[in-house]
Amino acid sequence: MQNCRCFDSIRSMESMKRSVTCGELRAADLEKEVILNGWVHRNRDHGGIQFINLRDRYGLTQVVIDQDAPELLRNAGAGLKPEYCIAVRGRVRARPDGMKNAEMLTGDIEVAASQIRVLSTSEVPPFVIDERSDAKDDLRLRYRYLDLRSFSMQRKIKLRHEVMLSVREYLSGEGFYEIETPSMIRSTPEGARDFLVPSRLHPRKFYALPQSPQLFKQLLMVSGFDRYFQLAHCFRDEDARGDRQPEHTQIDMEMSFVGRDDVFKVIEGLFSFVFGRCLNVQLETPFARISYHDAMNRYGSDKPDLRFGLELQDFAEFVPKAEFAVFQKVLESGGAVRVLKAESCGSYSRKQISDLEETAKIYGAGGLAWMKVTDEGLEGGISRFYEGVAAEIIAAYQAKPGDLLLFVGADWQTACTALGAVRSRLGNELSLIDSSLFRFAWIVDFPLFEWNEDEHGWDAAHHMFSMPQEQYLETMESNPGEVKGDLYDLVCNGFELASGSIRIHDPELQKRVFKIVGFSEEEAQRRFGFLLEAFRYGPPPHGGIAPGLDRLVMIMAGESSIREVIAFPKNAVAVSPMDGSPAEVDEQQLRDLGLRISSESAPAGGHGEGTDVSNSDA
RNA sequence: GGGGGCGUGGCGAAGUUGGUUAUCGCGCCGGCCUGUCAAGCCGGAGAUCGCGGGUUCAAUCCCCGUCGCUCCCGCCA
Repeated sequence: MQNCRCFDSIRSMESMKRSVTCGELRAADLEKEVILNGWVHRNRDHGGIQFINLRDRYGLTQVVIDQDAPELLRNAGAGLKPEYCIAVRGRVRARPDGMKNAEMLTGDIEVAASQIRVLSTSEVPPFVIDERSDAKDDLRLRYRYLDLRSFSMQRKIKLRHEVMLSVREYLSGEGFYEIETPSMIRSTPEGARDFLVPSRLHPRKFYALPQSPQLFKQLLMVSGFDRYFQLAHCFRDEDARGDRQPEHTQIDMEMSFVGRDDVFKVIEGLFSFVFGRCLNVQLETPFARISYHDAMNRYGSDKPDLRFGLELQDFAEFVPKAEFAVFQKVLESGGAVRVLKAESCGSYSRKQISDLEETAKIYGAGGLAWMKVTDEGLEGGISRFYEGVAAEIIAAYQAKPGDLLLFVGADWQTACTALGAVRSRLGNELSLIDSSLFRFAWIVDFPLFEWNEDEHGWDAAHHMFSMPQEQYLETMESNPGEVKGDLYDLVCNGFELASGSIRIHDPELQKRVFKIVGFSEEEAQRRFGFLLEAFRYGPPPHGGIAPGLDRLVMIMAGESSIREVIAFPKNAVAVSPMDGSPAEVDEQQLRDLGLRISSESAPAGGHGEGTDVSNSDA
């Protein structure tokens, strides 16, 4: 009966249900008769004695089959392969002196097997299920259910669960209701492209999957719910990027009768609670506040990594004092020259500097100018232009021999962004980052409008329901570029963790914003007349924010991709290698929907699937 | 939409300035082994070097195309 190769050994487990998990036995449990259920992690057969590490989500327990065990049992043990799902009955005993394993929580004990039942066998898995599995992401996603068996993935999924649970606990305690909003809504003109869902009942019509519950949560404020949150799935049909998924999860929130600081206080309380509960980390509150302008100016990013300094500084005052035409022209055309002092990088080779320049160029810089600080003054790069003011420059930036000065001259935005990228790279290269830190900050005072070069008009920088700051209300039309909004981002360690705003609840002000971004009254009525209508019935002042759950958990888990904290993510091109989505559908399904695939939209290089659908229905 | 990188047994990699048995580790199979815990030792199987075309006496290597994956820029409030 214990011959695992016999089919009839795979049977009901009714008499072999676990009495303990694989993570809980300790020295205090000696002599207990236990039943374990789990997967064969490793099977070490020493000829006479066999050791089987049995794994479940709680841990590992060493099962032993002794030399003098019945032959039937020894044979069964010998046949156990990795990932077989088995049940083991046995007695807990102490490991001999010197054989204890301090690395294992259950390392003081072992279970001497008296009965083994194979619950199911396993083919040889495509990769070893182990902490240090070196399988590539593509393969891990193809067999995600196996990847998820590893302790490292189980830890991250557990952390995600605990974060979600503590978010609910905290917000509920603060008077927030969790309210679900529809997953099938009208397509509304927000930033990204919508995923569309064709309606069979209403041919030619489509639902859209929400990019966020934005309009609905504002309606809930009109309804008087006052404090709302939801762990909401959000869908965006945008081009894939490594840090992006077509669907992601937000901790979506909205509050009535609040200003910006009220929102900040709730979030600071929430994050403190979540980090304390899930990581036992105490966050310092209130979080720092940095204006968008300062963030760009000092760190070259609107989501700066504040775990290290290396701040950007201005070089404009020295430009007129030297005959370096490149920088002079930049300033004449209204641009900026920014400088970064890379301490002790004076030994960088031309190759290393040229690599840094490549980084700067990716973000639009024409080049990366440099000078080395030596005992004699400034050397190399563009230093010959600045010989006359070398001492002044060294003093102004408190540069020391061995330092490297790096410069980008361009329009302000480009200069900051490009040098900011160099800053980030140096932060990593020079190991300036303490990865155990969580450095939060609010980024505030974002511009409300952005100039769209292509369409030659103003766009809403965030979305068009965000409130302009009061001091700009008079001049909003005459100078849209100057208007700061009641917008805010929460950043942590170089990631944008949340984004939100105080909303416009005054229909007249809303109309003015629509007009500035070239959104006609008719268009507004057509696309979200329901929201505008609602605002005719006493809307409360309100505002909100939406932390990204995936990124939050990613940062807490110390990972660098949100794929690592999503149970079943898509890959970098928005495909699921496991279930094969997206995929073609049956002809009949298309017919029911009144849809036909046009051959123009068939995949390039056509393998035929796309065109088949089209032809068969033509 | 644009640019870079990668594709070699089940997995991860090495390799060839183009030369005939394609290497290593892990895994797998068989054997040995009484205390291991990434067990050890011995033996073995397993690869049309992503696919198609081209150059060449000869292509895994060079060229072109293509597919797949991946990173970055744009885009994504």
